[in-house]
Amino acid sequence: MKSTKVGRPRSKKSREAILASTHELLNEKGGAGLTIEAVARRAGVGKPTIYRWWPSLADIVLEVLLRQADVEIAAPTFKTLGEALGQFLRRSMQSITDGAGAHLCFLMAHAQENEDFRSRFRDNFTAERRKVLRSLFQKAVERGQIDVEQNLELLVDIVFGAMWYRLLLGHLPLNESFADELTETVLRLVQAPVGRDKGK
Amino acid sequence: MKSTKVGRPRSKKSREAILASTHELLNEKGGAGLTIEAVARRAGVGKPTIYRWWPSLADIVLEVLLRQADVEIAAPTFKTLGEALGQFLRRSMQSITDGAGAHLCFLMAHAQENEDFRSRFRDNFTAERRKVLRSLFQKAVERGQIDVEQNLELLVDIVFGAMWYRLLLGHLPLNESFADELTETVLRLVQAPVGRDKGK
DNA sequence: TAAAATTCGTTACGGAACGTAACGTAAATA
DNA sequence: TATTTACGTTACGTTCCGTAACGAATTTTA
Repeated sequence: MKSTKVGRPRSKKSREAILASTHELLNEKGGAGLTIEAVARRAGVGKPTIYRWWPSLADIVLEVLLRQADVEIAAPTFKTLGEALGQFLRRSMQSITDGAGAHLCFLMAHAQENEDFRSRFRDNFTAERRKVLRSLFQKAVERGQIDVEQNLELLVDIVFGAMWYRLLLGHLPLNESFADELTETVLRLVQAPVGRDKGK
Repeated sequence: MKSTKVGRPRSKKSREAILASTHELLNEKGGAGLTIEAVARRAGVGKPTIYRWWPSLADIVLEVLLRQADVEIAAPTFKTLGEALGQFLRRSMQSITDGAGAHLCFLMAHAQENEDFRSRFRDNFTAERRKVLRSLFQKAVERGQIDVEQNLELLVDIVFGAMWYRLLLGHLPLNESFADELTETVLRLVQAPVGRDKGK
């Protein structure tokens, strides 16, 4: 079923060149030097072509991130919550230190400066990531491995929050031992009984 | 002991006008519209005067934040960890929803775009905040209210991480019930026994 | 009182990046 | 072949940056 549209088709080749150039520039010079004009130059593409495909620079970076994330994410096979969570966090740390960290920082920064983009970032990236982690906890609940009364949304906030906080602030490294400590701590948390009384 | 410097003294009045204008603009138009030129215009001040006092716009916002934070913070009087933590978090949420949220988002965004500023932000703000929370946990350890084996740094990351994550992403509100839930969850965590075996 | 030093606000500048418009060319359909 | 649409290039006006140059203002020193 061929498209019935007339006129010159939009160049997938240019599109790919833009994404590749964005990825390269971000890795080489970091987020500070990344601009639309620099991307256009390296990709050998006109600025209007860029704006035809994406509404902002951050949206390009978001697509770059989504592509490489799709490859790596895929919810881990589930045996124990500890195993699944540990694997999930170690993989996350790995992809961050392998380069995705710069992408993430850039995106979160621009989400603060552009309300519309923040929504897209939430809907297309963080919401998906949250879904994966939440389903991990959910399965643990169904199998009776953790208490039903847990506030899963808060658990997800705690796990991703600790990661993002370290990433954005850079006061401590995001390495494997952080993944392990965080896993261990969350396990301890979910296995503690939920207090019914709002105990002082 | 008077200063022995010759020449016209630097204008404290201009300095205050700059800080006040920055605060106003941030509250009125948000971080997106905040620029050096806009601050200079409103404050009735030349740009060179601004650069004489601060190295960047973010540093002005940081000082604005530090001023109003000094008033509010002061470690809460300590009875129970639950009380202290609850009070600390409720106050933090309050000041965020009262306006400091915009400042914080602006600062974290610019910390991603300016490596030097990120260090100053860490040293002058987040490190101080971390110190307060850490000392809260530390006192609880000393009084035997929580297990000595807890990783306090990680606890601090978890608490501030969850707050920052919600603030920056905006997927859920930073209200009093969030403060209470977070308090309750952390309490449950620190009162659970630390597993000595790396139990799968 | 005069001289020197320093900051003040104003104006102006060169540069970078933004987002868009205009153009002739290229590549598809009708 | 005519039409339609996207292409890359060039160019434009705008905004903001960070700094320089200036005369006026305000202080200490001589």
